[in-house]
Amino acid sequence: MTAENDFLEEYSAESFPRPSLAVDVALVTIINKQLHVLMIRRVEHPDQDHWQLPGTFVHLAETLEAAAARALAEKTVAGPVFTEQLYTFGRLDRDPRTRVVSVAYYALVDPARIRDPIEGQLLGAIAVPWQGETGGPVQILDQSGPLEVAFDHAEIVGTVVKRLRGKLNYAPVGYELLPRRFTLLELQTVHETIMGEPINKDSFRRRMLASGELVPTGEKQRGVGHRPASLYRMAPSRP
Amino acid sequence: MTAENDFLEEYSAESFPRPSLAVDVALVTIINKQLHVLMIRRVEHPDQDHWQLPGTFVHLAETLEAAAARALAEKTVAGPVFTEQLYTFGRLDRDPRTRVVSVAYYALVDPARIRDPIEGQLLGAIAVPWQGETGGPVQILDQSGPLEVAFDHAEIVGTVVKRLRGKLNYAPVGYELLPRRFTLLELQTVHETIMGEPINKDSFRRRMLASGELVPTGEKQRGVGHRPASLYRMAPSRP
DNA sequence: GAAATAGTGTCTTTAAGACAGTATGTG
DNA sequence: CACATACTGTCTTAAAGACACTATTTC
Repeated sequence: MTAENDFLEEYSAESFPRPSLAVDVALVTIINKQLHVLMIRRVEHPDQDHWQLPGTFVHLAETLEAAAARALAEKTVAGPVFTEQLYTFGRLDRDPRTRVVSVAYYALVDPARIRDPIEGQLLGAIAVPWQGETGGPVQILDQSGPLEVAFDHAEIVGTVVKRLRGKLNYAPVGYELLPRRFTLLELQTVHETIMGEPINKDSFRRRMLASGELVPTGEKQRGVGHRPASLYRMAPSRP
Repeated sequence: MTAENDFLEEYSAESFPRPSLAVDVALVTIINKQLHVLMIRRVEHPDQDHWQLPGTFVHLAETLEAAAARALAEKTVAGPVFTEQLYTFGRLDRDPRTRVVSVAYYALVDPARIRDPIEGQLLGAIAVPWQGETGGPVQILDQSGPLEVAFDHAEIVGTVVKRLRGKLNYAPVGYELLPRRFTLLELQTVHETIMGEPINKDSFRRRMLASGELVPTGEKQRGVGHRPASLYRMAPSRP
């Protein structure tokens, strides 16, 4: 393509047929040491009664982040949520009706802040059929077994798991899934849940305390039936 | 937003005003132990005579990857290029003419495969004004100093550097910037150039050889004025 | 043989894993 | 006092860094 073509295309872009742009958001939390994700039942064709991630089209005067927040709004969470862009999915046939390119986001939240899902929503357990950071689609289960997942959303959730596992190796991701104050064992459990494998406790404690990311609050657990653990919070100013 | 609203919006989406969707591609290589990126001079307003990344609008029946390949086609490289999605940029005012959301890609290529840039193109040196994986925009320099960079493209290139530095910690990224067969020292130089700091040679050799990613070809350098180093290539089947 | 980088062997330092032993809550 | 988990200290193991020394090519 020459600069001339670029020029022509740029100025007439408004009139060319072009892809629609959407956002989909995977709201992830941990329940019973298992990753869960918020799914919504589709009431219309295609994929009627299958389950999808909350999503919406991006409006003309709206940032991607604002669209993602709007997709989550009124859904299930109270208050602000850690949200980060994941990946943009653009397969030609990912939506059979029309060409839709979707910018996927993931959001992490303490399960205590999630309201009970209403009719047509549920928190499905994420079953990861691969090890490490291999990647690929995942299964999403409710009490009765695997859900039928609409569009490419099982692949999107798989990409979330892959991303979370990658980030844990160099960034303190897990605390967004915990209350503001937490114990080292709670944080370790979050890491183990994301990684899908046990972690050496001694080494984990040393690494976390040496990282400088954790600030002791001076408080301790109460009423736990054993020696209470110290409560920590994340260091506020991280680059 | 309720499911009902989703439904209405979905089916009438074609008629609502919505963002344009583009791709921009940062073609990165290494020249004289410095990261370089292909830039193109804008011939039109806005930002006339500033420099931008090659980019194009996404056509209706075209994947994002195909659009990225099209943006690079006929530009400067011979043959296929390693290309990967980077991030999607959606600031409202990133293009002053109209709302354009851009899916950015980066491409890595051996400098020997780049033809000399024609008029209106150049390979600018990337000057990174931050350490480690801090992130942020970078400067792009030609012989006479910093270029004026159009739109948010300095931020896009900064994101490429940040991504490359992150990937080096767990993936063998650098070999795409080298010929098919290369020495350990050449690979180390690539890593040092990306990270922006020197690497311990002994440890680097041990890590690379222990990783199992490198396959000795049995060949050696020739005519180098010193003891010739063994040539390696990357292991073919990596997950 | 001089120059230059490749490659080997070994010692030191640091982080991870293993594990014993002590500490401090609840019941 | 029994139990359960928190925490501390020390030993072992593995990886990274430092460095001395030998190897192989061109000129």
